[in-house]
Amino acid sequence: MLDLGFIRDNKEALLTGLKTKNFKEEDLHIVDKVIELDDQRKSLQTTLDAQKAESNQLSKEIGDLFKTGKQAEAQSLKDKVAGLKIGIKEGESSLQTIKENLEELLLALPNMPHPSVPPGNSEEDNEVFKDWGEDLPDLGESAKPHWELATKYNLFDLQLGAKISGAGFPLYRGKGAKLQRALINFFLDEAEKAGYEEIIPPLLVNEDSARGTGQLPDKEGQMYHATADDLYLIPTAEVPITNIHRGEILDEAQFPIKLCGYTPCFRREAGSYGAHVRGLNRVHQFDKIEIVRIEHPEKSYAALDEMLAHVESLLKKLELPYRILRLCGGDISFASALTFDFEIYSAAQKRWLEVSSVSNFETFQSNRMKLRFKDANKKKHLAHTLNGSALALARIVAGLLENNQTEDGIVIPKALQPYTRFEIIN
RNA sequence: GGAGGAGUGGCAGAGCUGGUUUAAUGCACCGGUCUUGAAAACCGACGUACCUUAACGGGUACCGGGGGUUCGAAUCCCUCCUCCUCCGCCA
Repeated sequence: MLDLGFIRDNKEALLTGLKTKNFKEEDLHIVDKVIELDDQRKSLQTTLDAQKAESNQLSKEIGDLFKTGKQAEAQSLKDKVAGLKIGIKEGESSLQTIKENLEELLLALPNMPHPSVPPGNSEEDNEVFKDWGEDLPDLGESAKPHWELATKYNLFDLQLGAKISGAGFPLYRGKGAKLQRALINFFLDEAEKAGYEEIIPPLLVNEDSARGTGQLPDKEGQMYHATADDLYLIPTAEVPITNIHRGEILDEAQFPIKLCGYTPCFRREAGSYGAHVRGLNRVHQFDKIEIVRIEHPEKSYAALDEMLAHVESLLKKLELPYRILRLCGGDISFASALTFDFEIYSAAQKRWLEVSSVSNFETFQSNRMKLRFKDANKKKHLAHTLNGSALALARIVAGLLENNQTEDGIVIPKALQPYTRFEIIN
């Protein structure tokens, strides 16, 4: 959620930013409407406060009159206050309505994109920020996609998952399961080395948390909802971990806050079916290690660079061909100011698979969460929040299986062998 | 799931038979006096949000959340949430 003060002070820049983000032309008037409603709110508040001040004053006098036994005078004042109260009640009711409308409009405005975000409408327009410098691996026509390799080596079973739950819920087994566990431990250890505190968060979150990071109301249909208890299955560890500090006023000295956590992630992925979603390419449940940072506004972009370097180091250690994209205005998420995606090359499918998304949300999430900090002068400011996948497992597994297939079996990268405790899957 | 108890400012903790509470008091934190320096002692300041003001300041709301009674609610009523104790169930 954008800050009202910011909107008032930067209206033109915001309108330009919203256009970059492909915000609907016909909805741009929301910005003016927000300012208008805020004006109404202020003016009504002023009137209302004055009325309440008078009512409070009279009530005190009534108390004094009762004590001194002047019943008749007290009664006449009581009537006067009763009249005042009618107006106050009406005023409070309209103020409430204005505030609700204002809040609704503010929630409808996406974050303003960083100046470096390229214009564009779709993923086609994303900027290749760092390309894979070498030749892409060519495994020839005999290369098998990961779902065929899985069957050959008995690594995971989608049909069994479908029998137990439904399509898109993979069941891993044998060395496939061990590979998952090895990757989780590897990623967590690497995050720890980079200074992130490990968190095991709840996997179901309440409405406040989902709103705090921006999943509600924008992406309601994408989360599984346990309606009996009104809890949401997390689509990413970003939600519970970022919300750890919701509603807090931090001390500046607490920065940087660096957290990481492994969780399964649940996504309904409603409506996405087709040729590109086979195997592990797109599933309803997958495992992910997430890194989250809460930062001083002046240091958040340096933090973003660090996070990119961290994710890049993981892919290097796994010896996977990768590239980094800077997402264009049309592809960047509602809440993000700047996002870099990491993609690995799947040599058997001959396509790039997204395995990480690293974003700076600036104050967008923290304003929703009222996550602030005090500076040296004890002034309060909104903090910046960032997060990134480091990394998302299902597609990493797909890439590893495909790229490392040989006639003898699937070779495990050296960095991962201490974790799998086997060097080859055959 | 059942019964009972409790949620007050960073922490502890009064108030809870409604009106000198503009929330006592202690601790912590901050500023000052004293001191070579520190401690102690003493003095002062010390919550959040919003409105208003050029500023000093003034005002409104907030005692877990929401609603109600009343001229007036931390205090009474309803409801929800959370925590504690006991019972039941359970990995």
